[in-house]
Amino acid sequence: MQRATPYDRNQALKAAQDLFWRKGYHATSLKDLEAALNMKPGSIYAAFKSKHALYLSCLERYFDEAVQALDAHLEASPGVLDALADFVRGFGKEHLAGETPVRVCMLVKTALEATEDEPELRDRAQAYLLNMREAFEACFRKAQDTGEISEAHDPAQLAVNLQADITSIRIEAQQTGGSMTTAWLANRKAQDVLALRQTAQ
Amino acid sequence: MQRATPYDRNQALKAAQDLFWRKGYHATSLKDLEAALNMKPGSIYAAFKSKHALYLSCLERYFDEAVQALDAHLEASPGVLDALADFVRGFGKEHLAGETPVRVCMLVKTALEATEDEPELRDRAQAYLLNMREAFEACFRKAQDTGEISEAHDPAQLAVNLQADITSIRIEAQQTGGSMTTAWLANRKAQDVLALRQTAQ
DNA sequence: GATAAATTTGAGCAATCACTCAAATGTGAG
DNA sequence: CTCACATTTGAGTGATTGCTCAAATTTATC
Repeated sequence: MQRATPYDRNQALKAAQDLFWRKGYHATSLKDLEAALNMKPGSIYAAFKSKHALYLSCLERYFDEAVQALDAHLEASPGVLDALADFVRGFGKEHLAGETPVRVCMLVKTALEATEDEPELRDRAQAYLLNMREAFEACFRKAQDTGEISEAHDPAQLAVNLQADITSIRIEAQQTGGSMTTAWLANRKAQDVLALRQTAQ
Repeated sequence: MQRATPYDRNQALKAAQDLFWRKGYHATSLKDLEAALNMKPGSIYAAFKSKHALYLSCLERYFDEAVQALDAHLEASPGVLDALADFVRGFGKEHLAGETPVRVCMLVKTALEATEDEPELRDRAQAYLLNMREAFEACFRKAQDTGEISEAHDPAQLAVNLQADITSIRIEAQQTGGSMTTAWLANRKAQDVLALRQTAQ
């Protein structure tokens, strides 16, 4: 009885996510989504319920990917600080053909665009951002446990600062398309992270 | 013959600016503008030509105010670095009743929201942002002339960094409504500015 | 092949969008 | 007051919005 799903849900979500990410919630029309997903309105509503719900699904997907990206960096480097610095520097990379260009975090864009008219979008985006912040905080706490940074630092505040820096790098990157300036800014902020390392106490 | 303008153009622009700033370009409908400006559609179009043109006028007004705010800080402090640090700290202030809350810069919001569909909005916002950046650059250059900071620094890069820091503070401020965390972040970034001061050479 | 259930289709819905314009209103000059 | 003109009005424009649903299509099971 069960019929195999004929559309690739993950691929459709990815296309929708990219479109929403680029154009924002309001500027993306269902016509745009129909074209991007190659689905007719009826199918979209059967699969995703509404434009609003589809956006939320895309946000969740985006968040999951963001967490994965951070984890990948943490596993790739032996030290936490090195991993974070490398993570930061990555947002300053020049945009190469074929790659997804560095853009402003979709969670930030959502939190800025969604006002009192769409409180759910704003709240969800802010909740995800808080999750990311807590992940950063955990990193700094771990760096304290391993002795990489001093106990005098407040991991929560370091996390706030790191998240702020990453956001501003990505804004610069998006507006210039990844310029020399962006790379310099990312490098500077990465060095701020590395500067936390205490010298063998 | 000339009839006195019965609506206050500046006041109408201010109301429109505030509305656009809060809701963004796409989410603001003409109905919203009619209510905020207390004008009927015909009057709005006679006075401002179109929603698009009105938005551009608001952007210009916003930019002028931003320049004035920076100048005011520069005149209030004897040293350039003190003025800039104070300027930065100002964005971390808690939101008090009756005051306009600290929000993300309208130029940044515009540059992020406007995509390839409204290139003029994006380009104008980016041009204004570049103007602001050059104003910061001039500040650092002046600080070099007065000997406040070392000649080894690149004023252009310092300006990029300062603009990035202010942007991230304002994002944090908007999302939390001006919290203790925001104040801490603003203070940290302000100290980064003051740390540029060279010790009497 | 026949049947039934799952899925897709796309014309078309009411509502809203940015916007127009002929008529009403207000104003200063004579 | 009367006239001439600048300004405001708001019902109404065609286009587009997010969305619905009866009909057509596709698939799995027998």
